[in-house]
Amino acid sequence: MDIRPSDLALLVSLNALLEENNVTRAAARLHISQPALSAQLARLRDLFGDPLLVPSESGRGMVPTARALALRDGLRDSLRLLEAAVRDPESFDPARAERTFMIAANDNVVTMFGIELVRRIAASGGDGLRAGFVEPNADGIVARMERGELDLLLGAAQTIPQALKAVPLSSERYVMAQRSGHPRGMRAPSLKQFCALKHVLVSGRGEFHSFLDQRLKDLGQQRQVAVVVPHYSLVPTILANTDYVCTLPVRFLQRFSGQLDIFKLPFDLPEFAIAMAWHPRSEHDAGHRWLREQLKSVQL
DNA sequence: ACAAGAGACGAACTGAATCG
DNA sequence: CGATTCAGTTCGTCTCTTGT
Repeated sequence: MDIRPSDLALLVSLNALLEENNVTRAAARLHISQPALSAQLARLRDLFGDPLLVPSESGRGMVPTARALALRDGLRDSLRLLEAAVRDPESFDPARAERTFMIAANDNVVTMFGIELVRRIAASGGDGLRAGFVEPNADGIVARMERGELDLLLGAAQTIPQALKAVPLSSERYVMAQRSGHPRGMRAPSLKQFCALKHVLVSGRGEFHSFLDQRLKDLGQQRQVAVVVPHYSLVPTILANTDYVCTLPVRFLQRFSGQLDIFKLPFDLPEFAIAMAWHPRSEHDAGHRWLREQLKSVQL
């Protein structure tokens, strides 16, 4: 048999009939007249090819047929699921929700915000919430969000596509880092010294040029990028094993204060914001709002 | 190409009456 | 007493047309 959308109302009526075993009481419960429910019962009988409810021998109410009894529990459970699916879209309970949040972010940002998010998901008390982190490749990111494949982008504010909504999460200041015991000594570098050093650059695209190099070019200077790596987490190991230096957010480098020394840059570099961005389609989604609230409230 | 509005038609509702 | 039938009314859906 085929269930048309309009038959869903009939199934709600059948559920009430099977719970009441009485057309009059079921009609009152459904806020329709008894004749209207009687007509619905006739349509249900036609739909299922079964009387479903027959008058009881006592003359009091109706009794379900075997077919109706077989339908009863599954129908009730299915309608409860439907009700839960459409109930109060404003609320999101992380302890009960079944949802996977997909977030695009580099490993530094995952460390800054993602770890705390994972901690909160683990503490939510439920088993249905999951988080997935993927590379923040900006290509096609809006389309992936439109398709529902990606929930959130975390990254430098200036790299966020115009089509997305965004709010800043933190402000980052850049410093230079070198290994402890670096032969260069412990004095902050001059601009000339800075440019003479060999640099490690983090670039997910494998580019040997960043906004910092553009800034140096504006100053009539140039540095030597010797190594490009795709992840921040590789940088401390490379610095520890070479005399290379790296210019990264101070918040990241301070985590390695035991093995790295950090210095003020010999030129002005504007602070930049890490922002979270999402597609407008997710703006009013309760689960998405919960996700954004968690990230916004992370204390750095 | 898609969305919105108008008119026609049929399904489903109601109250009243009837049946078992 | 409770289910069903009947006649009139209301509501929803479908199709076509128009506008963006």
